Amino acid sequence: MFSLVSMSSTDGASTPTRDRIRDAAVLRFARSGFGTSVRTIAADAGVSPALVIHHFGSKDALHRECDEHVLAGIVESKRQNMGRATDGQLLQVLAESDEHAPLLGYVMRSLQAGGDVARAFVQHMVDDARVYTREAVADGIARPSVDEDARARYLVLSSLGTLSLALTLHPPEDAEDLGATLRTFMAEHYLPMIEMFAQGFLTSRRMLDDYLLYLSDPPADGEPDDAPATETPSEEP
Amino acid sequence: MFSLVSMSSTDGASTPTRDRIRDAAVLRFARSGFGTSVRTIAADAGVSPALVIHHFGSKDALHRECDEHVLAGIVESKRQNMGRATDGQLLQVLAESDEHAPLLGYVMRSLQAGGDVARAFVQHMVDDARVYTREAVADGIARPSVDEDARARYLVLSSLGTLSLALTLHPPEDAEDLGATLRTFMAEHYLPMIEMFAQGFLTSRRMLDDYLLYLSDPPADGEPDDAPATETPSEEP
DNA sequence: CGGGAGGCTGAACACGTGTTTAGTCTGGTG
DNA sequence: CACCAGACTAAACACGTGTTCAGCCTCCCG
Repeated sequence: MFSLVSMSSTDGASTPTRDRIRDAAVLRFARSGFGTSVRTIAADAGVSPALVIHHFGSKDALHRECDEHVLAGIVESKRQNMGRATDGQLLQVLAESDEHAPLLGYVMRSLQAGGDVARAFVQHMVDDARVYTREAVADGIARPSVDEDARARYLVLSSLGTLSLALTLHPPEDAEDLGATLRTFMAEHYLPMIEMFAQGFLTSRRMLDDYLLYLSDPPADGEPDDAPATETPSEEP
Repeated sequence: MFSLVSMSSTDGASTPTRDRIRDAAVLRFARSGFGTSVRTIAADAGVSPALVIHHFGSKDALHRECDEHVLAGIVESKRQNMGRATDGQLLQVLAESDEHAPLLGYVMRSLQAGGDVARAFVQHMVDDARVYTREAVADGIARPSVDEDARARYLVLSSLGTLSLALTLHPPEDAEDLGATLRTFMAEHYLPMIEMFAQGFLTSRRMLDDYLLYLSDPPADGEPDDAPATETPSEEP
């Protein structure tokens, strides 16, 4: 009646074949997206399509279980590499690892598709970013922010969003080698990124101060046309 | 033999019904993504599925024609609003316009799906950003960059990527009202964004200078482990 | 040894898709 | 008027999908 070993999260005990199917699914989903057919996954695992459904109940259930498995793997990786790298470098480290690269690929797919893994992964990185920025500020390396939480969110969203969009616009010919892909991306964008981090974009704080002033004042939401920035010179969307 | 009025780009003369189908398709694609079925689009246009194929040949051809139409619309919008807004504000202006909002929605979908419209749209914005940043630098408003082109690319990719990812993670309940969606996004991210623009993140230029030095030196690609940033405190991926 | 539970499969089913086909209607031209 | 090109449709087709069904084979327990 009751399963003695409550293996993973939802249900589904761990069987060699079952695990093989799940692993094949994670790999396939990462490589070809979540539109991949059950038949393809079954072929990858060397198994009949019916067996996939037999073990997981449905394709959606398989998808969910892949999500959980990948998320658990990410958490585990973070624990393993704790201290070795700080967040940003985390991606590099994971991408180079043969074991964990597929997980990262899966996460990148999820970032494009949305859903719980994506949100959870981003939340993890935001939490980490909060810690790291706090330390950096305390060490005098980073400037303090008016809203540290918002900044942590923005930093993560901006980094991952830039990467995701760049990958979508120019998909690497070898999607397997995430490490190489990341290096290519960095080769093109590291300079402007670090430039922005080191010296910003504007020469004066005026726009920032104006906005802070605007925030402290009653924004008076009666008028529809009360945009805070009228003379912005640049491209924040 | 020859069509006297070479209407649009590829072929396909302009017929009321044809245009209605195309417009319905653009709207549907923007609202529900490119996986939408021909039958749905046909229903939206009040027409039989067969007629859609009769006019466009195939769903892919319809998709391509929507791409061209949207891109032309964007260019036209930019021409209309020339001077009214500078790039960043462009999105706001377009999103508020009842006529052009669907086009923007379509573009956002394309940014997630990749493809030519996405690349073309980004390229347009990059070209604009180059001009605007150049002016801003000349006016002493913006700091100069070591690589202005790379910075323009990064600024656009970063802005659009952040927006796209934010929308993917937290889809607005009313996807129709792009203006409200954009305002919500800005309300959350404008502060950290402008903070970054105004004062950067780091307190010193050291990491930047180190990287510039690293760039000028022979990078010596024999060694696999030659990451430029070893003691970075933060979250560039 | 007997037998049943469960991993596993090939074939089929139900359904949604893009597309085709045959045919109807209608407006303009000889 | 005759007629024909073209807009338009209902029905069907071919196909890929997720899923189910009936049955096989094997291992384990009584």
